Amino acid sequence: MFDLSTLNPPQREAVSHTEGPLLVLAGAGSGKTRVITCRIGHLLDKGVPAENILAVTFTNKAAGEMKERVRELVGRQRCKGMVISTFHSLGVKILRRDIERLGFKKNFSIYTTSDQLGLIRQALREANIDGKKHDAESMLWKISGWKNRLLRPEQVVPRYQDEDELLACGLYPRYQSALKACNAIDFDDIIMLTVALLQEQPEVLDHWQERFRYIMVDEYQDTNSSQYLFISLLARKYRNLCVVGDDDQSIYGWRGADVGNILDFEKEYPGCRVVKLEQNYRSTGMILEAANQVIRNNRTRKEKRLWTDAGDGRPIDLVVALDDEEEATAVVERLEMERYRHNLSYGDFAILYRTNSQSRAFEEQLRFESIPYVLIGGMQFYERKEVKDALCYLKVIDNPLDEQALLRVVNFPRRGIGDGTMVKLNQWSLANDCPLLEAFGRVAEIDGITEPTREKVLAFHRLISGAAAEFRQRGELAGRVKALFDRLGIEDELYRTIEEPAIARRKVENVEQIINSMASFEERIPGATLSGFLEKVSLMDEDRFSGKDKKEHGRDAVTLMSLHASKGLEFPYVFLVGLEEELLPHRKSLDEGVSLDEERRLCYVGITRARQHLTISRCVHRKKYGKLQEREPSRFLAEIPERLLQLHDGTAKKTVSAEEQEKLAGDFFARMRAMLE
DNA sequence: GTAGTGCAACTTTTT
DNA sequence: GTTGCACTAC
Repeated sequence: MFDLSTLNPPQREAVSHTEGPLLVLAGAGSGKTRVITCRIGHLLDKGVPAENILAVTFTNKAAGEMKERVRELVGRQRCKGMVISTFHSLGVKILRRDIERLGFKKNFSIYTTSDQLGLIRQALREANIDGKKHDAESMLWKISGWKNRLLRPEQVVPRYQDEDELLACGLYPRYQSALKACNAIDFDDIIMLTVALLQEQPEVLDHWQERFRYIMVDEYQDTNSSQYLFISLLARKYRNLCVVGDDDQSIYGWRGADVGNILDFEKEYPGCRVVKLEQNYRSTGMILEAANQVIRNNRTRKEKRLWTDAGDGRPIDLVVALDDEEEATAVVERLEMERYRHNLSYGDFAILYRTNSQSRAFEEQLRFESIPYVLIGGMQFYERKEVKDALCYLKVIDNPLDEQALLRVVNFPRRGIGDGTMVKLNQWSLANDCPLLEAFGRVAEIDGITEPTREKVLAFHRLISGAAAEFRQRGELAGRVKALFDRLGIEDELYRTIEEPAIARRKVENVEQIINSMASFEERIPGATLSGFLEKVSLMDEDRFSGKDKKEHGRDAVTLMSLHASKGLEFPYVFLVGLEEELLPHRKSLDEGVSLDEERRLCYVGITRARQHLTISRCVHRKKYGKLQEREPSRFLAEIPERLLQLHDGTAKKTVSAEEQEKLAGDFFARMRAMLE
């Protein structure tokens, strides 16, 4: 049985109010996740079946964290059937069951940004529009914005003075039909189509309403209008909806998130219970004070003040470094020093930054010092060319209509099907309204292709359809994929085309890594399918916490991630780096002048991740596009009262003689000793 | 059809 | 400093 007495009064109220709508306004570190996990425990104790419980988060990381905490609380057995996932994973789950009602096949692909760009560029070419002036990315951005507001192509009313918008409006229907032809949907469609399905198909809606009778949404301040409607639909029948959020932590305005959703919750659900959590259990007094002082500069917000009865703690360390490399060196040094001093493990530390590109300097430094680290987000692995190419074979096999994947794979490894042939195949497939891959099989009907090329085209077609047939048979995946890759000669091709053997070796290892992660996927999920694996990859859901506990799973390592990714998490020791104008706040927000408050909230999120100690750093110079630039300290830095800060000016190192510097640089421990004094 | 060279643009943030 | 692309020469 679950013990409510360990909670404070408002937390207890939130946990025990299980029937009817509930709004929890929870400041940073006020035990928000705890409330949700305890609420789940309480629901189970009350006899609610696990499969009636749904908890939705924004990031995979947050979902994984929550799964783990629920599991710790109630045990794995009682979690069976419960759904804790991101909006997108939930959407895909719903779509996999019934998407045929919307005219897609069940084995639809999920298109990521690069696939989307490919389609847009193709549409631009087909419409004979010069791709330079109107770049595909801004088109995509506009279309994505419309989708987030649930506007279908025919519903869009463009602003007529905006040339780009007019063009994007013309492109939108073409883009949608191209997706459909590929039996593919993009990230925005996941939500948009799910909403359409729930709205248009009463039986489908009813099925999921019955399934999820108790719904919880974390970080509700970050929902955009499509996500908002998605949840509203699911909750409409039983109205057991609990949303948790904090307007000060709204950091997805750029993706169409609307803080209004949380502020208007009371209007939407009259008579709903509202609970405020203002006591902070996470951070020390000094950290909390700094956070309060920064966030109070935002004008439009619900006034609240977090408090703690924990002690003041240590002041915040402010490190000023000469450049980005020195920043990384200084941060890693201080990290090691804190670790020795307080007998901590690497897992107690996180390095947080505004842009993913900042991670690099820190990675290099950590690797140099042989300190284990995990990099969250950035998607580096699956973005690599060789990984993508190999994966695209699997995609084509899984969904033969997936043209973007087909295009990538046609001539890798080289098989003599070049641009000329592809143009002919493509034209023929358009003219005859037949899928591109089918055109390969019917190459005999197409004019203007020479006999040897025809043979190659047919061979490719046989290869793909043969593999597709093979993989339609259920059964073990990893071994068959390995055999397929061998047959394709992917490794040989890599060794042949890349001069540097070390690089080739690395790439081959990356391809092998796909097979490894597939094997462990199969191990975890009985009856795993190729679609299931590709889905996880597309949703970037690495399923970190499925089965094994933290100790077994992750080694003890420093966490590196963006501020956005860090939301909802906490660490004993936090390094918040790059506190400079044009970085945090980011240049983009300064230019556009609208979202400065959001940048400040981002800074607030960063500060409030820290439990025991916070270190902030900035540089005087920073390399940008390979050029050294001067940097101003962030305005947010000036908002933190000086009494909370302890300055460590690394630029003073300049005065140390070159010889001495050399000596110190050579001896890491000497530097550490110097610092400890 | 392929391979090599040069240029441009790029860096918010997530699914 | 990198990566993707467009163009040109085999």
